[in-house]
Amino acid sequence: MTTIHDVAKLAGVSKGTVSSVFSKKRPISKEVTERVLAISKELGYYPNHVARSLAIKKTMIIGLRMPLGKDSSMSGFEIQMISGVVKECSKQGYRVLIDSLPELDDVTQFSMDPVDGVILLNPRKHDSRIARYKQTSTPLVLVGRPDPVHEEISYVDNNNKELAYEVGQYLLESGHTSILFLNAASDMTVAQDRRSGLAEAFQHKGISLPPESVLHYSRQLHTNASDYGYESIIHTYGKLPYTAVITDTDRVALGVLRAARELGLVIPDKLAVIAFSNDATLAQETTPSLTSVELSAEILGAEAAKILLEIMQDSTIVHQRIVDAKLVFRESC
Amino acid sequence: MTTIHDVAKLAGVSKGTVSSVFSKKRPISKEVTERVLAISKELGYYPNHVARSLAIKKTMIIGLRMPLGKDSSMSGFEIQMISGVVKECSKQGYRVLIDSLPELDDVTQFSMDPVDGVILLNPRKHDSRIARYKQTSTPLVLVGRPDPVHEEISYVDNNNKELAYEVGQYLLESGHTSILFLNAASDMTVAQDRRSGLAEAFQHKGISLPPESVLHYSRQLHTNASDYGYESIIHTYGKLPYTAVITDTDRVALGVLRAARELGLVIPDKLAVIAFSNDATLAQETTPSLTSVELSAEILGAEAAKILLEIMQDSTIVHQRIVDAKLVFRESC
DNA sequence: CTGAAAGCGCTTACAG
DNA sequence: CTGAAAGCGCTTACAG
Repeated sequence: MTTIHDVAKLAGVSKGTVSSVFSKKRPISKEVTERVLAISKELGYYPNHVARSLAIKKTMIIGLRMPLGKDSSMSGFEIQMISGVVKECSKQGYRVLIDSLPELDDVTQFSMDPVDGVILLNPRKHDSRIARYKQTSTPLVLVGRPDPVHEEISYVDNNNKELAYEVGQYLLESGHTSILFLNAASDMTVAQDRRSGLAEAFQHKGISLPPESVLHYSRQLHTNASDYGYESIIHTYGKLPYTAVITDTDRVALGVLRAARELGLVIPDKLAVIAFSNDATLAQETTPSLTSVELSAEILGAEAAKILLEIMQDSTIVHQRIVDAKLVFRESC
Repeated sequence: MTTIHDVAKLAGVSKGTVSSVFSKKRPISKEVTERVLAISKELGYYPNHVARSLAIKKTMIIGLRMPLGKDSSMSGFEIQMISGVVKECSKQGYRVLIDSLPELDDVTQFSMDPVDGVILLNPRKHDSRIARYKQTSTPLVLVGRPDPVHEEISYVDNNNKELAYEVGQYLLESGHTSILFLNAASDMTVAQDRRSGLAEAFQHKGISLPPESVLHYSRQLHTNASDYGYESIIHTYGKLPYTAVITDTDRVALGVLRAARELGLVIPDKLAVIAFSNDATLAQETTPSLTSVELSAEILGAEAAKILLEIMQDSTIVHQRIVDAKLVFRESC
């Protein structure tokens, strides 16, 4: 590999001079610049990003931490998130390091990554990673509410509890008294938030939310989101008295629609469907089109990136931003 | 920031010893190991990945180069690709650096990235980046056919031409004589390949493919893939005599279905629809479900990653892999 | 099992 | 405008 040293020697100048030709941090005479550039081209020299990073303590890379488990897939939400993060970072000249390696318990394996800041997905309860980043004063933004919430931790999240409350209230007002909620995996804070929002809507009506009417997605049980929706309906219809279904994502709703077609259930007459949507276009393209809460993982990702880039400029900044999603009425209810 | 030096001093050992405790590359006595670990924890020391990379000339990161233009979005294909690449890399202990910064013409801005190899998307004709990577002997895999094809360049691609031929032949055999092809953007090699495959199918029948029956997606004209499909039908129906539509992606097909519903066109009786699908589940969830070519950007991404990781072990390896997609018949034709 | 020292390829204050 | 030298935080052959 050609290094700055090779170029300097051949051009008859110092390494500092070659460095300056590339970084433009101090003026170099036109004549020398041209000679250096010519020789660099001849030798195929390109500055080494790693060495440069070590010297200036900056990488212009931001890390996106989203552990993935040995053979599990990315969810639609995660994919959309990435899209939002990448788009925003790219706009500001940063690149994104996607770190989906599984969590290690061996502290010895943790290292200070080649990044100037990190976005952390799906924080868990008392997440030890948060403390670690704080300890090394790595700029940090969470996607999802930290638990417990801490004043000094920046994060972005949807107003999940309010949304679930709103959806529940709407259905209850419309005369539905039994509702099936196909919720996210039970260990996610978003699942807790939505459940409690829905429960509150019931409480407000003086009823309590029956435990059996809230199902949770599980990677063991369901092959994909759509099947989760399909099978849940097939298995429960007739056994549970619901007349409305709330689904965790629009993919889940697709499965519900499929099951409804098979069972001959007319939507929305026999079954109302409302989805928490994470896909900008999918909900309006189904037949019937879906009434849905328009979340946007992409916006969440872009917001997280914006905040992180701000924090990297001024480490005293803290933003806890709730991205409001809205309920959009379409044909399915 | 705490460094290896601080830990060494406080623990009363050499930097080499601390290094070995973390890297486990040479045995360190239990007593010393524990002391070093304790002090590391106390000081909040984590090894610096950048410094380590410089010393060992390895980063365990692979680069994904997919320029994005200042404010343009990622396509479904790109997003799926990322998913495949990330999944495979993560399986093998690598992380992924997504570099979507726009191409610079200033050579001075190019640098040897902190990666052990790179995957390059959408190679252009006579792509200068390919030469650059070869010159620095960076392991490289393309997604998409290089132009011109070079024996030493590894790449993965779908059998696009054959697929288009097959689709065209099927439709022609079924009695359709006029077909609308909603193709990808015109500067993509995939668009060229498919067009030529379709043209060949026509030729085989003794007809020639009318230029006006092939449309191209354009970011200026269409807000998204679905609208591309919708508007194309609305604008051309009745003016062009087609009885079948081939769409570039399933999102485009969604728009076609929407337009067909509006125009009261029964599918497949009045209009047959076949999609080049890049979404594993979407095509079977529409109403009617889509007959489609099951590409998979995700598989392409995963294959590219697999090949790259092989090349990184043995730089003499070259793989030019065509991932066969298959035509799956459903209700839309 | 452990240490001292050179080296990885850059940058940058200092001096001229 | 340019050079010599120290430094960024690690690793690793060599020696013991």
